[in-house]
Amino acid sequence: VCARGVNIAAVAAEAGVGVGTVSRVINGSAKVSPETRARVLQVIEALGYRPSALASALASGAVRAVAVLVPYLTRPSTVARLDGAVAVLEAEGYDAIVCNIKTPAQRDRALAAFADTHRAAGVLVVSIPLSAEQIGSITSAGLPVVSVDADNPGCPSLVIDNHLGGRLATEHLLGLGHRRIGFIGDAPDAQMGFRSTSRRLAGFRAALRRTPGSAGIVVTVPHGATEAAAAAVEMLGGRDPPTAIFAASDTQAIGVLHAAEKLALSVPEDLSVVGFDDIDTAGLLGLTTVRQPLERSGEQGAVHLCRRLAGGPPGPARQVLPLEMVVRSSTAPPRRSVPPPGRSRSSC
Amino acid sequence: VCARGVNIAAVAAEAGVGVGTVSRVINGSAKVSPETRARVLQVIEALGYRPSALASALASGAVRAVAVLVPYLTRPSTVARLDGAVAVLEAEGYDAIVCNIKTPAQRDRALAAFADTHRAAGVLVVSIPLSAEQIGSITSAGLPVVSVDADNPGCPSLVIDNHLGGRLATEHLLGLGHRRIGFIGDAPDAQMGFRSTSRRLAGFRAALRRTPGSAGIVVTVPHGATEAAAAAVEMLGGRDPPTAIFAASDTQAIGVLHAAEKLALSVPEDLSVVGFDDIDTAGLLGLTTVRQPLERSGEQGAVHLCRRLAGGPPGPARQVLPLEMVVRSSTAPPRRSVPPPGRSRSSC
DNA sequence: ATGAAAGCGCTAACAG
DNA sequence: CTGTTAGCGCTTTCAT
Repeated sequence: VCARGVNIAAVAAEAGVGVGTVSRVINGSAKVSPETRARVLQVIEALGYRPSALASALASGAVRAVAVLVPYLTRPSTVARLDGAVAVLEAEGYDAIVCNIKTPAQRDRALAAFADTHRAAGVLVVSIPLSAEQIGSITSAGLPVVSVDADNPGCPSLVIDNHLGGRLATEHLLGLGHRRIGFIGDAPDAQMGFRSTSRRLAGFRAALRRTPGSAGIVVTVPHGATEAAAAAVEMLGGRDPPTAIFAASDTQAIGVLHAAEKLALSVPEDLSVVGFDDIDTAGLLGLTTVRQPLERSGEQGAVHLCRRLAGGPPGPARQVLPLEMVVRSSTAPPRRSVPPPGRSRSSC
Repeated sequence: VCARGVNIAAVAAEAGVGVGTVSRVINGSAKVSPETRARVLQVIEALGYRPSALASALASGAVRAVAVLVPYLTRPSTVARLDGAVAVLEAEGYDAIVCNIKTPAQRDRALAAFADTHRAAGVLVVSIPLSAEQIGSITSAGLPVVSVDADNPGCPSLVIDNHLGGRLATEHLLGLGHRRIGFIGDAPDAQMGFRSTSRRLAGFRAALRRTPGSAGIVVTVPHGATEAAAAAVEMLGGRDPPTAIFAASDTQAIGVLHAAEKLALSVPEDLSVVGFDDIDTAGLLGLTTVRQPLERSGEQGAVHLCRRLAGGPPGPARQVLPLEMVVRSSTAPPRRSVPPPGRSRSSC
């Protein structure tokens, strides 16, 4: 069955009806008699006819595609979000045009590319900070925008409370009795302006501030397990090293775990480690972490966008997704320290 | 600057020229006088005009989008390939429509969706086995197809020699002196028909067959580090356990590494582990593995497809990408065994 | 070099 | 219910 050159006119002619009727059959318009519909359907089948999504989109002004902008496609957290978004978009009948954004130039190009070119009906922004002007450049072209994991002005945003997350992790460690705690996070990046690390760090500091006698050691490095491992080695090799390290992402926490192994420090006995995200491998490694709903954030963002595309109500401008402290086996009370309040503990 | 309602006609009118001329300017047609071009360009700028990719595609019959079909989007190897493909497609000016294929139903739906609907100019199939009929359903609609990591009939395919890969890993282990070697790979899947594991297993067996006194213990489980870890625990807990395990993917090797840790077996002293792929974390973990060019396979596949889309020559129907044994710290001679030929070794 | 006009394949409004 | 017709916004001959 070859469908080359088979268009709606050919179907109409073959079925002995008008193109309008064929169009109605395709789009499930109710105003078609059952028998006509049956005949048209049969001809469509016989000719192997497939409507051109392009022509349909042009004529109706409704493109069934959505642009998904993600930073650093290969990061586990990004992939999880993308996975969720793509699944929903597929279910809703939208093509997902994914753009991997690694530089401001790519970001700006993508933004410009989708404003007004009729390639996508809407834009889902994942983890990319954008200014009101940038969002505006899209929305003013008539495309709805929804942001996930970024608190962007001018569009609905699904976010988490990073400050709270930083506090949760730190309080868990403080609760176990740790008083010298390291923080390893992403180096502030002037390029794209990611802000998650700094907020988690603020939460970390806030928690320490409330706990007399506690101290933090902060290091920020470029993202990556290897980089984090190097930072941890340095931190743990210094004098008066921390008894616990909070890493701003699981990827970095994995680096810390690896550093500990290299230094022959056992986790959690000699060093407690807390991560952030709860990516798949965190469970396998027994990593204690602050879980955020990664896949679900992508799903929800896509759902939100689809709803707007379908002409639904705007929905909440800002939605905060829940965080959950997941305690596994990478954290424990420090070897020698004040026992955690509420538990008795003999000295060793 | 709002571009709503600004179409090529508006630009033409404002510039006092015909739409044809504007079109020529946009597409860089040489047949436009410099001054006319300048004026048109200026009006375009002033009006904030952006050509509709949709209309352009419909009129010219050339869509600037490519469908990328990937299985299990979240797997590291898939993501690496996707990353490479998306980068090339972006550079070549194509939108990447990514479809995550997890079931035969999704696969078939995607295949049908892109055949003839004018949504994509071509299809890049990543790691998905397809029949000649399935490939044909796309190509007969006029869309070129290129496969990556799948030896699909009827379209150019970029593959690796999985049998060789299995042999390389096994021979490395045999060379170190191992004689009882475990194999942990994906359970044969009737659903999608992936074949990599079985070929690697065949290579494994071939290598053992050639080595008198060697024996293999084969287990296949559903894909995943956790599943592989469980399989490894069982395998190592049995009587006469292997001194080395070859996992059919790094993800599974990581599971084995974890199992070893749980069982208090040190790697590589008590157990050698070899993986396959060389994903990012393999390096961090010091995993010995068979490296295949993941990102590059995606790149090359996209390049190949773009070339065909640009009307270039068909290129080779089948291209075998190189494999490389990457020896790190997860493999060593077994504790008690015949010393590897060629090296002398005192007993311990 | 440039304007005019005929589509690309479909949708939607309008008669009947 | 259904045929007809006018576009959607752009590309592309074909004259000029």
